[in-house]
Amino acid sequence: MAGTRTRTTPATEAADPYAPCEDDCGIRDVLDRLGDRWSVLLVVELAKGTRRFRELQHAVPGISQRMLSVTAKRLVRDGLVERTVYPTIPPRTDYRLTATGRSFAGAVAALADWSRTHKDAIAASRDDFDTRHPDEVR
Amino acid sequence: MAGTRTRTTPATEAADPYAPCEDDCGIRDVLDRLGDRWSVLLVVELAKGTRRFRELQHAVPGISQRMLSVTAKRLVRDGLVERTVYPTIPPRTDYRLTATGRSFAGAVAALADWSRTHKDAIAASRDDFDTRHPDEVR
DNA sequence: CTGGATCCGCTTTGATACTG
DNA sequence: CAGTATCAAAGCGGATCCAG
Repeated sequence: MAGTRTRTTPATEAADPYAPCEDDCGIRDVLDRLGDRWSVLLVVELAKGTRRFRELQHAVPGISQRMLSVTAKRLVRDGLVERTVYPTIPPRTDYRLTATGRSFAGAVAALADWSRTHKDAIAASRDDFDTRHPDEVR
Repeated sequence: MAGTRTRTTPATEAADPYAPCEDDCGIRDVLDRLGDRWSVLLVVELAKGTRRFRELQHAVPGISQRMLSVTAKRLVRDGLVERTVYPTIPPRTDYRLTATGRSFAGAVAALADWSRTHKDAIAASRDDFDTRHPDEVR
């Protein structure tokens, strides 16, 4: 399927200039985690310290109980978050980053930094684009 | 709406102790823009050099013509990619990263690096989790 | 308090066909 | 070659109810 190498273009390039390692270099793995709406936000919040279910829900405005539950579970499965349940009454559950999770938080922080640095430029570019292409659907 | 309970809820939750800066520290901006399935892959590919429409489609296995078109246009709008059209026959269009785009590619590279370093650990964690929770739906 | 189970709508994505 | 237009499918995410 994807292995179809139909190189119809003779091109002047000698060796394969494309596909050096694996096309995506494994980025897909992170993307699947970054792709969803809440994973990163949760990790960022947990990077500040251990949190309980309720606390997380408050710290991440807009997240529903369901998505918090689902997302947290997924992070636990991936080994980024550790869950500790205290069989008390009422129940209490603590969430905290694992070593891998903290590592990930660091990597994400760099991206967040990039975001803050370029958000204005992006907004400007968009605005400019929209001004010159008012007929676009969008 | 919150059911009118026996105890009038203190509607105003007071300022929660959490919520440090802005909740997400601006990560939402990047995520909303590049959190989709293809943007990052396209940027990574373009980081290797200028590419034509066809070349991109080949370089990113699985992407449909439509998504390539849509994603590329969005990147152009955000100022991360530059598009050059040659009104020849047959037509030819070159895509290349802008300065901002290259900057972003750099940030992503760091994340990709993280991914490669921890992908095994994540896979192991998942496998382990699934083994101990075979009853889960997933 | 901490979630799991359901129902359901919206957005994203994919397949296909058509145009310049 | 380089897209655009349309339609249908899939997945994500929200609201709600219920259980431990």
